[in-house]
Amino acid sequence: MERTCFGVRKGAWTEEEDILLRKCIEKYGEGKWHQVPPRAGLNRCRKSCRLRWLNYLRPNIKRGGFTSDEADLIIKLHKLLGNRWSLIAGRLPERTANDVKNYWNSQQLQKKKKKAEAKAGKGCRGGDLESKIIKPRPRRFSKVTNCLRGINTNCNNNNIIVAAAEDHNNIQSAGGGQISLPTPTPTPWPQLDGLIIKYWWDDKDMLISAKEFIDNEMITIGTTSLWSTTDLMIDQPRAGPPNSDQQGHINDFSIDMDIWGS
DNA sequence: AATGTGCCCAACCGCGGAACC
DNA sequence: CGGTTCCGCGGTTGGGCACAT
Repeated sequence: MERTCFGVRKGAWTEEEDILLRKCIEKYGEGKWHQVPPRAGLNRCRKSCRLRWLNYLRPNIKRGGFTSDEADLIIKLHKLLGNRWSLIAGRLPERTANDVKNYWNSQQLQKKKKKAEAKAGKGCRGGDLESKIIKPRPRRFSKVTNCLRGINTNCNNNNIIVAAAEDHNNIQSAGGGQISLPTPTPTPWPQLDGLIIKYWWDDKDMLISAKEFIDNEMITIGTTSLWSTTDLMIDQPRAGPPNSDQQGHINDFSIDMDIWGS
């Protein structure tokens, strides 16, 4: 299974390699992955080293099967975040994105099989249009984002919010600020290549489940939150136009989702 | 015991974005 | 400001193990 490409080893890691990598990370810390192979004396590319550390060698990685609680959380988070495995894994202590992804894929495979079997049993109806949910994609913030720099902002945990509710006009930040969501698209949903396009904010079930999820499990305003400020945040009204109004309502928000569907 | 099948999971690959020059 | 490098992510692949035949 061992392979080499231009002198760089590929394939399964040996115990000796693990030891070298672990020692290197312990000595120099995580990051600067391009420096890791020479420092550790490993004949591996930086990507391979990084992956090995993140998915296997890193301390406090929980191995073995997922509990039902974890599985539930994954399902809920996936409904909200889509295939953002790193974000999902961030909410599951001691689990890696790769683990979550593998778990999800295997579950989906099993579901598909069961569905196919059920369909084969009942007989295929055929001709149904497949629904395609367009889910938001998280957006990363650069270091120049005001909220991260602390310039003209009051960003703190009290301002954390999730923009999801049944009523588009009834969304408020924890600080009382008003938030505007995209105007609901008119029904019937548009079609593209025979697929019905559903926007996530049009999907009442999704919004309700998102709201329940937020109400019941996800958000703790003020103290510890499963959401971090870098994942989800509201920029407080900035000094002056164009994004603030007289009442201090929030009408410009940064959120870790590109809800406008890029 | 040998072979086939399915599943799990570690690892690779390609891409996009941020950082740097 | 454009090009290059680096990092991190999601999708995919394939080896290996367990179980069935």
